[in-house]
Amino acid sequence: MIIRIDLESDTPIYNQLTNQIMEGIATGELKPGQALPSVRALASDLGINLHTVNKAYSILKDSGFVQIHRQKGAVVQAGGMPPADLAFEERLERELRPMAAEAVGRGMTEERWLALCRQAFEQLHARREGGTI
Amino acid sequence: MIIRIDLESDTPIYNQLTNQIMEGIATGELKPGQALPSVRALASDLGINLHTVNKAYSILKDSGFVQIHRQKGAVVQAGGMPPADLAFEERLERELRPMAAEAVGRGMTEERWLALCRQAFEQLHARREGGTI
DNA sequence: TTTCTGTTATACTCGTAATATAACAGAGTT
DNA sequence: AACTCTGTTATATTACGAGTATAACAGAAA
Repeated sequence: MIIRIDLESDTPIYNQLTNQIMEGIATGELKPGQALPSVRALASDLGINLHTVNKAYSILKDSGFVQIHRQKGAVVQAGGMPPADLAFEERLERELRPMAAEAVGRGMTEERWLALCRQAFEQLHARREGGTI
Repeated sequence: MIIRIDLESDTPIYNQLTNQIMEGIATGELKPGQALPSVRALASDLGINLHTVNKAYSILKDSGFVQIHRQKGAVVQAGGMPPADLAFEERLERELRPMAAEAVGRGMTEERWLALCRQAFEQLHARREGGTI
């Protein structure tokens, strides 16, 4: 799996990392049980600091997307992804609201809005079967 | 229009402000041509600093949602909301992707995902006709 | 013992958020 | 002309988070 870090972006590096790894899990590029690179390896590979990678891994661990085996490293949660519970739906709702507001303000039609939402969802299902991390 | 600032939130105050004003415009609570409170008045009303409000207004101005009349204050853009152009759709897409990824990762169905997206959009249309700011 | 793993601690730089004053320029009112 | 409102600009300060840099620790495997 190819990970790209944009140092010019205003979204923090550790967020870019967690997002891309979550995407990898969602698309199936990262299989359950698969081991992620060690914090030191990935950090030196991306040219960033060990702690930045560690922060991303910790978030993924707290979110239930990976398990941490002390010496085997971080592995993708095998069997039992964290469910989309009420708390998650509420967070989703809270994040969607301002986006929808701006879309309405700009006169976007509901059809177009839903088309973009559907596209974002289906693109993850689409690109199944990938390479190695 | 009632504006609520959460000082505990991790989203900056000026972002909370711009979001809520955009929502007000989207719902129609804030009518085109309507004047917003002066930066000083709103700041003292919310118990925050003048510059924080000013930053929010500047973002709204740069986004094309309000016009600034030097002494009349900031007024909601009358006639000609900024269109949902390609740049906006790309930004929307970029923001939707990580949210969709987490939803897929958590096993949310596409139906549920779209239902939440539709709900976020329609809630803005729903609460039309409001009070004064 | 050596080497890998995550983990923890400390310290530093840098940029942004937020605040606090202060002053300026333009337009309206008195 | 004086006053008062508006946004705007400038400067300084505090606080916090992001990111980096070292260093060290504990457990497991070779």
